[in-house]
Amino acid sequence: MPLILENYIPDDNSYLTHGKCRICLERANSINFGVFCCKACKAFFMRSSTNKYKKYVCKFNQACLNDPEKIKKCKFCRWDKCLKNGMSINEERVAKLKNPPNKFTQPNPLESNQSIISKQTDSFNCEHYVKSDHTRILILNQLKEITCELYKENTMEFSSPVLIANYIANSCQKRVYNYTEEFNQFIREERFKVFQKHSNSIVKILKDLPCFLNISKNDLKTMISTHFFPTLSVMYLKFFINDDYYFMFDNDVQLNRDVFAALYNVKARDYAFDYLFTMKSLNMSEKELGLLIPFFLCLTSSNLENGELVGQVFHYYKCALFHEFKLNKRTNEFLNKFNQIASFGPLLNKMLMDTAK
Amino acid sequence: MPLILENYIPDDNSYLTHGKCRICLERANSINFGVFCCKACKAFFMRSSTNKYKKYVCKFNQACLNDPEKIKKCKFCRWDKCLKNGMSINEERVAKLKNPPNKFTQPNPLESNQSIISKQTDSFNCEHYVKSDHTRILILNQLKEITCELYKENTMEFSSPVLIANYIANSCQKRVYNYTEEFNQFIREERFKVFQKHSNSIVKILKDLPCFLNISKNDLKTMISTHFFPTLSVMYLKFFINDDYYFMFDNDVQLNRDVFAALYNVKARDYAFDYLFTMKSLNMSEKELGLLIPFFLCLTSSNLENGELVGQVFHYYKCALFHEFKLNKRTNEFLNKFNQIASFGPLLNKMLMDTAK
DNA sequence: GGCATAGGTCAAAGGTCACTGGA
DNA sequence: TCCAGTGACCTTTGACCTATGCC
Repeated sequence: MPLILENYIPDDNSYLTHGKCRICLERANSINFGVFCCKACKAFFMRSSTNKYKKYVCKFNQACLNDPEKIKKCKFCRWDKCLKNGMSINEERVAKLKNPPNKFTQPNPLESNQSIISKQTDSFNCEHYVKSDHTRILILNQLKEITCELYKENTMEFSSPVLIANYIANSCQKRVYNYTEEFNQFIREERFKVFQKHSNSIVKILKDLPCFLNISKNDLKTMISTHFFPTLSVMYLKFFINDDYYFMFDNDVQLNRDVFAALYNVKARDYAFDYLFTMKSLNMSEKELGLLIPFFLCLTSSNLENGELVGQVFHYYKCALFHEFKLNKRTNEFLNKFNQIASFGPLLNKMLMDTAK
Repeated sequence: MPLILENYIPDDNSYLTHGKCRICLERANSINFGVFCCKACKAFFMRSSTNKYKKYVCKFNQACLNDPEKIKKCKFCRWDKCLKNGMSINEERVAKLKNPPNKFTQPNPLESNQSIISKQTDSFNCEHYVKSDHTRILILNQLKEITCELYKENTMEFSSPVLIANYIANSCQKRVYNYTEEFNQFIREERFKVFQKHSNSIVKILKDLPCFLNISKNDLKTMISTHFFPTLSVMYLKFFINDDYYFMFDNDVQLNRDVFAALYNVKARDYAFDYLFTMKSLNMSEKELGLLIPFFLCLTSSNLENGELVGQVFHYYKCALFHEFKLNKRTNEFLNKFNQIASFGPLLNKMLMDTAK
């Protein structure tokens, strides 16, 4: 029974945006003075920039800065937050989000043997263009920060389950189950719940991620389906410990190698666990993991209504991700492994869909 | 002797406003928290909205609500009336009255054959934009209510004359007069009185109608002159019964077909009576009739100092009128007839001015 | 020439304070 | 006499508009 993942993707009516305003956390309008923010904060920054800001005083010892309730009430802290987020009126006209410099269409690992990254043209050389433009760095940094925040926000609830997973992993007690019809039914239902939860998380993340505004609902569904397992792996990676999986369906049932095989089959399980093992071995930071979500999602899916648009978004998040790789001094070996899992992700996804019981 | 209608328009010094405050009936200042109201009521509502209102108590069993004398004395009822009129502090920033969505200049039936309504772009489709914005609906409903109240107020005095008119109409006694020089003089003087009365009514209505604040006095005079007969027809429409006119100059003299012809000429009379007949046959509600007053007045006149402003006001009242048409499920046949009289109104006005004796 | 961002405009939101009227 | 409440006046806000300049 191949899984139809679309069933798990909520038909959410609220449309996707430029994300939250970096200043006041309301809906962002576009990039203004180099920062994702709303019209109101843009207007405030413009008004203030003509020396007006010099008169601003905070009555609360600059405590409003981190209080979303107060940030718009206190001009001093609002101005301060604008500056801290990198807003600047003296810059040249800043980067736009559309139209990456070279016509770019993302490689399609389902249809060709093309590598996701080609070291000469893409990976570290991505930086050649990033470096040339200071304002683009600013944008990339924002993409990174926003994405990381969202990743943390949406995996926060795992912090205590992960602790338990670690505890079980260290106790070295292997759990063996009796695969009765009833048990199989139970683990399938639990899997269903996880899928629902994950698709909800992805939609929630996309709602606040910049650049996804203009991608049609249908394309988003396709993208989420095509890269469902890879993104799920990223979100749940911390449960993969010592070459086994310690996600608990409930207090007793652990989604370990055997249970996974029962849900799919042995061969698919092995591929999936290899995939997880490789991803885990890359030892990525939370920033890198967060960026993997939009990166994976924008890897071409077949049958997109507007593939070029998705390709552009892919370009931006790829730049952000590779910029981060560069900062973290990732080696060629790392990049090769990364290339493997990026290429294999959609294939694995298809395999798991087809073999799911 | 062509009539110079401007002579009948009083040179009233009091300027035109946003109308009456919906709460205390004093002069409204602007739209505040979604409602046409005065500064005082705006300030009261703002002060109260921070939980203060919870302490308000009415000593008179909430009887102050409908008493303009008491409404400002009783905080409970004042707050209550604010809420009942739709004031809200939690709304998004509400609709402004200026700047209709599409650059809009009203058609000029005097200078072109352009239709007042074009079914595709204007009429019912006007609703497409109204529908999209909840706060605009609120404003439109207020425009409708205010206009209807003013229409009723200013035609109230006709209630007993209309009863008499109906009585005469049903008695089927045709009145024939002897057109002596003395009689002709009499009916002209009576007409003069009616014109004065009507121009007074129009000025009184405009004083309380929202949106007419910024239109210059000269433009208002031009607008009133250009659409004097059409607006007069709307105000006196109830005297048109069974294809004749039953307005009584005094107890004896009825402004019937013959008298009308004596005041102008037979051809002009026929056009005027056709116009009245068509208008009557539309069987419009008082709300629709009331909205016709500002709608007609804002149809372009020539030589306006600020035609664009008048165009914007026209846009708002057109939206209100057509929203009402939509609610009343008006047919295409209705709209075609309506289009006829709207287009013909200014021409008829000119004809009657020129042929008046 | 299409389109995203910069910058201008102004009606409405919200703050301030001398005054007022009831306790 | 006092003080919460009032409303005239003022500043700030932000929605909408046009202009600009990069692809």
